[in-house]
Amino acid sequence: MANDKKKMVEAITAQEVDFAQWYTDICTKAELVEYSSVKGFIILRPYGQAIWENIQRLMDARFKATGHENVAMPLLIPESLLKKEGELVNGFAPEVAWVTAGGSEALEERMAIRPTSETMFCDHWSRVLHSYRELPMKYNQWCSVVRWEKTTRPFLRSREFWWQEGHTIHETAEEAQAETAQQLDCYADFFEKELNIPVIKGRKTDKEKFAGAEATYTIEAMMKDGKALQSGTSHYFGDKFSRAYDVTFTGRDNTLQYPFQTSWGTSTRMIGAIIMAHGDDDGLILPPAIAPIQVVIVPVAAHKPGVLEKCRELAENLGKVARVKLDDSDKQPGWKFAQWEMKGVPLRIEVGPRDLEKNQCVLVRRDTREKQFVSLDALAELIPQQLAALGQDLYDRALANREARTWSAATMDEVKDIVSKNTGFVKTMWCGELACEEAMKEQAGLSSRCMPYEQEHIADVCPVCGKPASKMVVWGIAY
RNA sequence: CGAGGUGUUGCGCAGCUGGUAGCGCGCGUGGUUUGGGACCACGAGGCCGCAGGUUCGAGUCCUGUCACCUCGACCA
Repeated sequence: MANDKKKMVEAITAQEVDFAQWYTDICTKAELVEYSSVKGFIILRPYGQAIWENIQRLMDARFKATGHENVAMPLLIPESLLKKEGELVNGFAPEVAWVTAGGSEALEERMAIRPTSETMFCDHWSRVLHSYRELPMKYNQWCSVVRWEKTTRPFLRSREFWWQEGHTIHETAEEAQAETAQQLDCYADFFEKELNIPVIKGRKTDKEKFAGAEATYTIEAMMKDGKALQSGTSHYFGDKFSRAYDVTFTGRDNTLQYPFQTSWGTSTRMIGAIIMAHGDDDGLILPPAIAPIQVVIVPVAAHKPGVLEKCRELAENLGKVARVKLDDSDKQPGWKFAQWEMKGVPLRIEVGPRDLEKNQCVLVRRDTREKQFVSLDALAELIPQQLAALGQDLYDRALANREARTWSAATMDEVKDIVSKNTGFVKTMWCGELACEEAMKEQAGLSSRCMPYEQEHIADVCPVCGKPASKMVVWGIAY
């Protein structure tokens, strides 16, 4: 037994030994990704892709429920088009990948591989939009984009990543601002309900906002190690891009007007959030809503009469209430237990000869490893309940971790004292000056995560400069 | 882009002062097993990162180069 335990522990690096190594172990050993031959480009393996598809399916339904339509935009952006909006170009210039040749001929104008698609949407709208009657236009696309990052990690920061980017234009600023807020709420709700991850909603400081945006809103999640992960963003552009790209429409008063624009995005980084918010030393723990397999059935002594037959019958019946897989491979049961735990399957059912006699099975939760004997007749009712309970517990534990790792500080000494002992969120007041934000980075190693919607009054002054401050900022170490 | 490190079979590694490329895991076949990562037997798998050089002979020595990893600066 001691030997077995050792083997299992060795399979993945323990979180406390090396969290970063633990993370990459999960990515590869749970068969989510494989590294490709190009740095920063990853292969989403079937299991990782299945998770992504579940996320896509659920999010897409939410987008459509609020009147958004999917489109597909081109991969390449001519340099001249990209350059029309100065801030965007400056923001993305260092990390754009360029196509400079077609076949054997050099291109007259080089083409950017899209790092984001605001320019393509604007270019399109400049031609198709005519009247206020056509507004709003609420579009979304699922695609991949390329940003030439220097340091890369699977899901968290890769040079190519898969995402959705919503882009909308509206007749009025108020309408566009409401859209920005609605989509941030959509993300936050998705994280809490489907991914079981609590998030802090807030506004980015000017330093952290999207290049070219008037305002950027974010959901920030905390990982098990106390670091922050920016998990989704929603931007309000005003009419800045409309003017740069000459997107116009005839208004109700028969004058030419510029529409107000938003964009919002979430990416495969969400899978990184799932790994680091819920996983443990035995592997992944997947939120039931997006788990490709919600219940795995493992036969014990599968060669004994009736065992496999009963498992097949269960798999078929339970398939009506959950995503079920029967593992009838010829591996040892113990190997299967460990393997499916590594892959984060929320519930496991064990069926052996002894169970058949009593018309029961063993039901095991991935998160607590709690085993219970359950009547086979009760399973169809019990499984949805157990999945829901597990999801709620994942959320509660993630929230408890965040609360245990969140501190308030009124002075720089307090901030420094906190970060010298812990990793987590630190809440302080902030005067709004860039210099103070930079000082927080230099002196305490913290970047501003956001100015939360839910503000608190911690002190009267900025801890850095001592000037009056009315805004509260959440600071942290970001992935 | 700075500082350090590593490239040997799918993975993890050993290979000394140059002399027939090895081990563990995994993989294939057959058998015995099966309630927490089983065992036996046989077997397949290598341009020793790449390019030059020294040498009768290079995984090993020299030069160059590329890639990757860790830590910083930059970023969804």
